[in-house]
Amino acid sequence: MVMRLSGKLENRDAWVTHGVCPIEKAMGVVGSRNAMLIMREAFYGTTRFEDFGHRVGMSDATTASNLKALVEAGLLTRSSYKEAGHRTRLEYVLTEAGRDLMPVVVGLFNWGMKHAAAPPPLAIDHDGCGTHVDVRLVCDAGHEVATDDLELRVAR
Amino acid sequence: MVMRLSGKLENRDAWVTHGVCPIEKAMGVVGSRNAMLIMREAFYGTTRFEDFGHRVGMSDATTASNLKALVEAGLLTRSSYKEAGHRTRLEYVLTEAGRDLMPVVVGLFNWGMKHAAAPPPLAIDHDGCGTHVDVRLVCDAGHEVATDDLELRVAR
DNA sequence: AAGTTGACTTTAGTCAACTGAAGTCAGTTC
DNA sequence: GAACTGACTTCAGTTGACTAAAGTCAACTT
Repeated sequence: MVMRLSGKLENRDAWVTHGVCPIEKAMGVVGSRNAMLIMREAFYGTTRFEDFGHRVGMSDATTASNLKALVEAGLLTRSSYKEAGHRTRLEYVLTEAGRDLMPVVVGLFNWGMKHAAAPPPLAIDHDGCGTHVDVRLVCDAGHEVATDDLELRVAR
Repeated sequence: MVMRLSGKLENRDAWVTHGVCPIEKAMGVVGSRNAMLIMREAFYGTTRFEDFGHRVGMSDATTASNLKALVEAGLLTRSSYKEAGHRTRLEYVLTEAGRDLMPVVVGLFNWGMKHAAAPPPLAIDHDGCGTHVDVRLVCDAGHEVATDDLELRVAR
């Protein structure tokens, strides 16, 4: 059986579910500035401990603990690699779960660009055609969905 | 690999811009668990101080300071309204800037659903046709963009 | 006139995340 | 063999977000 809640909370109090909300789970993983910026760096292609640290602007200790948490949460993998003439190093690379967060990162990026007082001269484009990329809400039937036409469904 | 950097962005270290990144700006506003959950509630249609507090599960003091911060950041408006037989009350309603965050909230929701060990029986649907809503990366030319085809560009 | 309600503020304290600085340790270059 | 490098760990201290509990205050009900 399925209960429909229209956009305007008909029964919101019937399912106050502290701790089970998927948004809470996601924020537990990438809900701090540094964790999200590490994901940003991983999307940009950064792979090494040292680079994550200085590009995000955080201390060694914080870099270590954040990377560890993201590996444990399954967003990054940690593996060693070897370049000729160098000792073995570690690299941190996005997993599929990590790549699945890409729309969120792009969404935050575009939101920040749109609403910043002085946005930096950056943009995210489609590599194929060079036009600007945005995040859109699309349903399985292919409709573009407006904010007002979203509906939260509770299955029972 | 995941994202191509064009032009001078090929050297990522040439533009380490602590504090200017739009993602940092966005995380400064909704980068805590409670701030994001307040936005969730606002999307669900919650408008009153008391309801935000108990539905998110936070103390009065935290409710007050988070709502205040979100109003100051321009994501919510605070206004009074009057129902017959009741005193005037305050309501907190999403602004356009707040609604612009919707794709991020839906993205976090769906990410949490996909990657939770035991996802709750919830889903976000299109109110018009009842099918599941997801966030997609779409360029201005209308192409659906894969994670690997994103490019960060610096405007000159 | 007394009581209730909604939206707070204040106080006092906890806790997790962060910082800088220093130390560790194995492998690589000189 | 000595110095260097990358990826850490450890330590001591700070900051910011959060909590519970109590107090405030104006508007409304009884």
